[in-house]
Amino acid sequence: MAQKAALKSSYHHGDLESALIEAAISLVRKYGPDHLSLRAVSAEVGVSPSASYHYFQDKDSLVSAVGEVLFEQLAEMQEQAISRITSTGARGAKDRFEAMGSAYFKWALAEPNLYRLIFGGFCDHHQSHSESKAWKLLEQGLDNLVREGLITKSARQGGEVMVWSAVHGASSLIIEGLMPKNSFPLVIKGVQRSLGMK
Amino acid sequence: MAQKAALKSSYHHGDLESALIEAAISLVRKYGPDHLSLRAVSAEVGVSPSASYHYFQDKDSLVSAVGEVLFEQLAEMQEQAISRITSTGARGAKDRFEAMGSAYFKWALAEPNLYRLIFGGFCDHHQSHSESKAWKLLEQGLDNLVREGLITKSARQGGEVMVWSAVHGASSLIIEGLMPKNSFPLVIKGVQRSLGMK
DNA sequence: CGAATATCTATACAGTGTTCAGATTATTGA
DNA sequence: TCAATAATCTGAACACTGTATAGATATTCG
Repeated sequence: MAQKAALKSSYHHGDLESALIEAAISLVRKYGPDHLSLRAVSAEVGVSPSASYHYFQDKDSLVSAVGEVLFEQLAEMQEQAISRITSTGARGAKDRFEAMGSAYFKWALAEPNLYRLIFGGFCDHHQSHSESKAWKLLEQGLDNLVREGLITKSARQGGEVMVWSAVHGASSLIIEGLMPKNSFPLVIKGVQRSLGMK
Repeated sequence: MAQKAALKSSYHHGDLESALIEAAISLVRKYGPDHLSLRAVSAEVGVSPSASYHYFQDKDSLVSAVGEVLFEQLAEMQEQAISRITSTGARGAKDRFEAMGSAYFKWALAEPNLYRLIFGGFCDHHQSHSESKAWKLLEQGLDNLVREGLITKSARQGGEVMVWSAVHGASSLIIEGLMPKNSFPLVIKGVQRSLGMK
């Protein structure tokens, strides 16, 4: 039960903070992280431009909040993709690992402007990398590969760094038109080779 | 001899187009690709804000021109780094290949804002990827590895995609604070393993 | 109920991208 | 050589931006 979501009592909004974030996401999706206007966000929510300053210090601060939300959403998308895999054992570990990468890539291609907001220097990720959900998913994905004997412990060393770099790099370059779209499978193969994966 | 660079005859500038690009680069370096103002660029050059519209359709068009110049500069930086390697044979091929990646990474860390401009969706790369200097450097770097017997022809297949993805991804993630700076060597090792490099 | 507080509006200001009419300089051709 | 033409840049204007401040309105709590 939405405890205070849609009060809409005209003057007081109810949950303006997240309404602003949601509106910002929708505008960034359409027009890109540059070309985002605080006034347009306020108008979308139906509130005065200065209202946002009760929740965010400035525009950049709102954008950073949006970035945090989106970064989390991306990881959740990966988590869902992983949970849809039904295979077990070694096959399961491999399928889940691939699903995690594919979900990342698909999300990036489907939402290039949101992806740019997260990774284009628009927001401060004041959370340490190892605390992020994305990183933890990667860790346990690699751990599963080791547990199932698909990669060795020594090949696993620093695997997070290699895997994320390759997948993020390919996504980014493809989004910007610097690499053909169909090159993603090649990157996956390369990652597997770099892990010595069976 | 600068044939028409510094005429500076007060009213007519001489080479306003590249002066605007140069000023834009300097401002982006300081304040980032967002937070770039056409008026500030004009002021830096000492010209009226509307003057730029004789050379660029709009602000985004100037930014795209800047992106092209910077993308080329990055590749030239790599070329210089490669040309400074003096070793020969297999050792030379390997050293040059590493130098190419290191130069890319170092430039990215030294100029994060310029790097963001190139790869953050601010400019259209209307040049096909395979025509870019960066891509050609990569091609011949990989060809050299094959020629010197350091990697096989089959491992070389699609190597450009894997290498660029990994190096760009690591650079980008490190710039945005999502990965520790010292993880770049790990990525290099991973790339070498993915190529089956000796 | 009334006072204190949280939330939002109205207004204002400097700065932005962009347009367009006109001023200034360079170039051309008779 | 010198007008006519073209290229280049300015000035003023427009709607829009982020942001600060003062005040209006609603909520909460004694």
